[in-house]
Amino acid sequence: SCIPMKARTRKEEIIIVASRLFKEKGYNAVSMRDIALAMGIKAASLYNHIQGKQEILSTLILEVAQEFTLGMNTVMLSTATPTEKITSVIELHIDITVNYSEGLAALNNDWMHLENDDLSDFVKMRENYEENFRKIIKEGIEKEEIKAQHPEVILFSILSTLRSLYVWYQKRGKLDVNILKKDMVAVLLNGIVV
Amino acid sequence: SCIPMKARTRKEEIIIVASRLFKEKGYNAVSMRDIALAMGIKAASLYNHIQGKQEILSTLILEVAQEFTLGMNTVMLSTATPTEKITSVIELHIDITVNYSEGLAALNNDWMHLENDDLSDFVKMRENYEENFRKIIKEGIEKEEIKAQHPEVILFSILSTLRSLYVWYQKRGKLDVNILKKDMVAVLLNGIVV
DNA sequence: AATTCTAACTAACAAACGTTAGTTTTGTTC
DNA sequence: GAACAAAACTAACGTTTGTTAGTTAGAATT
Repeated sequence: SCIPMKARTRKEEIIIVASRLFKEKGYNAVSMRDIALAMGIKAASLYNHIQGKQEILSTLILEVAQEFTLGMNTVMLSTATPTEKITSVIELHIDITVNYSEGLAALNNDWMHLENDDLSDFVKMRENYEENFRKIIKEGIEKEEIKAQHPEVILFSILSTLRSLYVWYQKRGKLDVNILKKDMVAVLLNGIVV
Repeated sequence: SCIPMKARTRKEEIIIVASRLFKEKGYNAVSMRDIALAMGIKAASLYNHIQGKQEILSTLILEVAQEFTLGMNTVMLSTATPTEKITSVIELHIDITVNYSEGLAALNNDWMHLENDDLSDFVKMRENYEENFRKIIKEGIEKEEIKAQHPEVILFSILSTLRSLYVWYQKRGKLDVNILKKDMVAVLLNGIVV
C-alpha cells in the first residue's frame, strides 16, 4: 500500500512512511504501532533502525528547516534587487513544497512537539528566516520598489500564503511547478484588483 | 492563573480553558488531566459538566464554523460589488480572529480530530465557504474588477493569509482592529510592488 | 429542618502509549 | 556449511490515556 519512494536506508523508509501519517493526523495522533502497521512490521522492530519517535520528528523537521535556511542564505548573499529576492524566496518555498511536502507539514503543524535543543534550534532558525525576509522588504521600501506601507502586514501575508502552500498543492493535484511559480509571484507581488 | 473571561456556565469555562491549551499544544497533546489542572479541579469532575473530550472540540470548532457560515451568507446576499464583498470577507475574518482566537486555532489545526457527523458537517461547511468565495472572485473577474488570471491562486492566497491571521494577531500584541482591516485589505487587494 | 441540586471528590477501570529485553528468522560472506 | 550482521519477532514493562461509579461537602429551595 505504500510507495517507499527514494529511500536508501530502512531508517529513511520509516521516516517517509511516518511523515505521511503525521501529515494526515498530526504527530501526537500517530502511534508507533500505526507507523509499524504502515510498514508491515511490528512496533518494536522500528527500534532496530531509529532511536525513538522523537528522532523521526526532529529528523523530518530539521532537514526541511535547514533547506530553508540554506536557500535564504543564498538569496541574502546575492546581488539581486529586493523584488528579485522576494521572487527567489517565493520560488524557494515552492521548490521545497514540491520536494518535501510531508516534512513541511510536520514543520508547520508539529514543530512545538520538538524537545530540548531541537526545539530551540528550530525556533532560532525560524526567527532568523523571518528576520531576513523582513530585511528584504525594508530594503525594497527604501529603494522604492515596494509600497511604503505596512511592512509587517506584507511580510505576514506572503509568508502565510507560502506556508500553507503544501496543503493546497496536493489538493489541486500536482500542477506544473514553473507555471505555479509565475502565478504565485504575479498574485503576491501585483495584487488582485485590476 | 486563569482568567475565565465571559463564561456564563461552568461548561463554557471548561471549554475556554481547554481551548487555550489546545491552541498551544494541539488537541491530542492536551489530556483531560491537563484541562482539570488548569481549572483547579480533578479530571473526573469535568464530567459533571461535559460529556467528554470530543464535546469540547466539537463545541469549540462548530461554533466558529457557524460564525463563518453566517457571515459569508450575509455577504452573499448583499448587493455589494465583488470587490466590496471581498473586503467584507476579509473584515469578517478579522472580526472572528479577534473574538474567537482560540476556537479558530482548534478549527485550523484540529478539525480532523472531529468524529462522525461533526466531521462531515464541518467539511461540508468548509467546502461551501470556499465555493462561495470562489463565486465572488469569478464574479469579480466577469465584471472586470479583478485580474482575469489564476482565480484559484487568488482564492488560495487570500484564504491562507486570513486563516493564519490568528497566529500573527497575538504575536504582534493586539493591534487596533480597524487599522488592521484597512492594512490587510490594502495589501491583499492592491499587492506589494509600487 | 429537611430536601434537592450543584460541583467537587476518591478510586478504579480497560485500553493505548512509547519503549526495552531477549530471541528467532533471513540473507549474505567467507 | 559455518559465521555473521541485519531486521524481524514475542513478551512484557511502567505510564498515561479517557472515562465510569459511587461518594461527599456546601448552597439553595421547600
